[in-house]
Amino acid sequence: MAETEERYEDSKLYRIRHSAAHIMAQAVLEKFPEGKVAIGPAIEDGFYYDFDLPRPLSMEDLENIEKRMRAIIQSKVDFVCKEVSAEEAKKIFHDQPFKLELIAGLEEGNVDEDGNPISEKPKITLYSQGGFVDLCRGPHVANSAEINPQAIKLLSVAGAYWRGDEKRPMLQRIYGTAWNNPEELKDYLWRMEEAKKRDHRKLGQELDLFSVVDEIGAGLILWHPKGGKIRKIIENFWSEEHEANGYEFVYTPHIGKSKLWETSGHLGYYKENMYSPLDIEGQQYYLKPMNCPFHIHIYKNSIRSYREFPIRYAEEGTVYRYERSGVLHGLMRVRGFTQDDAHHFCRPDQMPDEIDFVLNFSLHILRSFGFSDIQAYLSTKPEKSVGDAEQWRAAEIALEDSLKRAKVSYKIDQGGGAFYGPKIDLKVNDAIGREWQLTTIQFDFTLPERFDLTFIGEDGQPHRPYMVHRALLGSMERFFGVLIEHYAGAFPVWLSPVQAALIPIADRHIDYAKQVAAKLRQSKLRVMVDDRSERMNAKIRDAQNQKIPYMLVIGDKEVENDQVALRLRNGENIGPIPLSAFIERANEDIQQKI
RNA sequence: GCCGACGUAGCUCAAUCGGCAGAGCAACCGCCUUGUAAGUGGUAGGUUAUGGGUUCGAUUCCCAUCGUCGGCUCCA
Repeated sequence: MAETEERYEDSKLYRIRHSAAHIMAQAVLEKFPEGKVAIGPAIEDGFYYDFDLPRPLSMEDLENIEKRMRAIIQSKVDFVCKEVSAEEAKKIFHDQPFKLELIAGLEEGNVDEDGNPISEKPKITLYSQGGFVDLCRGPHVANSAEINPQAIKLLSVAGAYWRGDEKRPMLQRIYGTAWNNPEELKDYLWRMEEAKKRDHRKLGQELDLFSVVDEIGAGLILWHPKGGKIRKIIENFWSEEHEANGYEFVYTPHIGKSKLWETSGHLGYYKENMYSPLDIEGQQYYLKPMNCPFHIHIYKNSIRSYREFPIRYAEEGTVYRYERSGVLHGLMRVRGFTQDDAHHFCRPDQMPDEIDFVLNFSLHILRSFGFSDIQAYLSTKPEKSVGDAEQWRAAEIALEDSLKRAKVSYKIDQGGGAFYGPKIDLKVNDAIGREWQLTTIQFDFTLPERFDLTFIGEDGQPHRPYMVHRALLGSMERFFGVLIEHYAGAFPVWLSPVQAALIPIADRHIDYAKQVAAKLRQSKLRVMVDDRSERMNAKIRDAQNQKIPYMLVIGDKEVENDQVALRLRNGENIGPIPLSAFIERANEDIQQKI
């Protein structure tokens, strides 16, 4: 981000949105005088306001509120700021319990009016417009005339806990958006539409990639043949790259005895995410939520020498985690998924090199899948953690140095580490600018201790190895979801489940089409012959909707000249070319991963 | 899990006030033999998510369960 760029909080748009939130609160309170208001900030792309109201709001309510907002805006009301004492504020908000709680917080000087912790004791300021007064730090527009009434829109109403705490009351949150002018609003709504179009759940159905069905269970994914083909391609690429980079492949079971999870600490720290145990001959077995304990036991199975290091065990390990029903989301958040997991073991002094390696390897793989915009996050020691502070600091420095060497832009997530060690997360920006977390590289100070891992050093004495967990794509499910949305289903040729559709114009061209298909398959291309008794136009339409990269139309001319007429999925009609020319072109695209 | 909206054919969606459950696409059987985004006729397809209740009668009203969606929370 360029330093010269204006901070969002200082922008006019921020003031417009924040002011729109207040105007919305005014409109809502006019409709529900007994309603209680909570907080209403500007957020990315819009604003919201939380209310405690006597009944649930409907879409019609939203339309009415929006209409009233426009009227208020057009009445050109001033936004007036006034500083008051806590006592005055309490008097004004005597019937607004949420505001009173915020005032109490301000008095104590530890949270601002949005409930966020702050260091300096703030002044209490009020902003009023029309008849509506709100506890607010501002800033706002000076007059509602600065807001374009045709550039606001209320979007949705949803539940939200007071102060984000699930033990506190559930409020109704109205989301809205506001822009400088109607064109910007239109543009924003178009972007929303675009995001909807590339929703992986919708495309998963339309392209026949995967499904989730009631009868099997929520958050459990069925990979259909086309989705499976893509996964297989990803896995093959993944395997080759790992093999070429010193990883060894391991396979481990899906369940393990309770003792294992006690030793690993999962039953202590992670139990709420694990499924109930299975009883087998009086022993309790748990479905694995992680692969680490298994990889560790492979390490432990023999005495290790420092000469073996670094050891890199990789596995496409399928794990099961209990996720609350409300958080499940397509492929992005599921209950059973396959991590592209790996564990690295090495001497402490090898760790910087090992981090360099895994970071660069990760960046290389992500870029291979077309993600060029990558942002790293370094998460440091949280309050609750194991290992001494010095150890943490050293590891954090090692990670940060590695980020610098890799020349990847990074941010620090203070206190965001796991309890067992600091980590680097890699997030990618997709084609429409949304950020997705994929890679996680995590130090572990606890498992080598818990499992008493050792290696024999040069001095002939046992030492404790360092251990790093790493999931590169994250999980196959999530990664697939991100790929679908990134490419809007139009996968690059090397990943496309069907790379070319052969389209014979009339039945008499089918034989030739099948011969061509056989030749293409020999060249390792994935093709299908559309031999339905349909018009060519319908076949093109279907291939186009399936986002197949190449369409090869075959009619009398092509049969006669031993050619194929190439059409691309972007609509471009290349026309007749020799089959060899097409194979060359396809292989080149595959090579370039486009 | 919580708040709200939902759940009808493989898919996308209709069905007035509680009164015979319907269309397009897809599938199947034909006809057409096609030159760059939907040719055409027909056939079949349903325990209206599941279980209970109210009612002469329930897709419709009520309750529970499961699931989906938008959020919240969570995300070792």
